[in-house]
Amino acid sequence: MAINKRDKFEKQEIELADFAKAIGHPARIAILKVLAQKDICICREIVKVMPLAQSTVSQHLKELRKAGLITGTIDGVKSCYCINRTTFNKFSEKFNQFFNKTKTVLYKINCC
Amino acid sequence: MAINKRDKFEKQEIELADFAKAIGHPARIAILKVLAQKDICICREIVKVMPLAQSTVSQHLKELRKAGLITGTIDGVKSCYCINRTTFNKFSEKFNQFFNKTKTVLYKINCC
DNA sequence: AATGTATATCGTAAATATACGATAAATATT
DNA sequence: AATATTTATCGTATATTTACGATATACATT
Repeated sequence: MAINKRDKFEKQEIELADFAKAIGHPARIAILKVLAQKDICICREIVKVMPLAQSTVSQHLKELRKAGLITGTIDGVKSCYCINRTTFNKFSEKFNQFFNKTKTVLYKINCC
Repeated sequence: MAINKRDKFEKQEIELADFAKAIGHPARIAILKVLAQKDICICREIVKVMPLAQSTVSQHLKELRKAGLITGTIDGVKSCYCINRTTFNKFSEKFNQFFNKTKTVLYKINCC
């Protein structure tokens, strides 16, 4: 009954799944898009363009921060959030590797 | 509370988030790896190499099928599962686009 | 026909995620 | 100093996910 089997999987599988999970909610995709594409980084501005309560946005920001995808720095009363390029690049690379490896191997074997 | 705000987001955001969520569990990454890299496609074989009960594996297979990432065909008593190349390619492409777009725009602006 | 095998689904328990309002803390403005 | 603004966190309700065993169904084997 909902026992956690997390550590029965390979490190790479857990890592990839965790990253996928971090972006596995439309709000978090939307936040990343806002941070990248618009001239917005102050929390209040993010909240303004999001169809969610402030506390909920804060929670999603926390998730993204936990995954290392964004960094948050306090500037007076305001909080400034930015995409963490290093982590973002690292993980986009890992995803690419996973996709490419899967595609390459699939090209060889073919059972159904 | 826990009201569903899903339809307040853009279609592309929902689509991307759903795909991410589909691979947002180590078991599902592991299943995809098994299907791609090993000569395995029969459900029983997948269950054998997975640290989970048969019913749980079946549930994860259902999730992957729901996302369109795999197809399942019945062959006698056995069920054969395979990666759906079309969907897999389509989504790996969408992910790439998202990552690349984000990176490109990030290259231009820089606030923190 | 009886028994075994494979697998999806049901029921259910527990854990986690999602969402909100209220509040606290810290800074900014009047 | 009093008030307003910004934001993280707490408490909480509800929804969803994860996991299992039991069971049902369908085919295979004896």
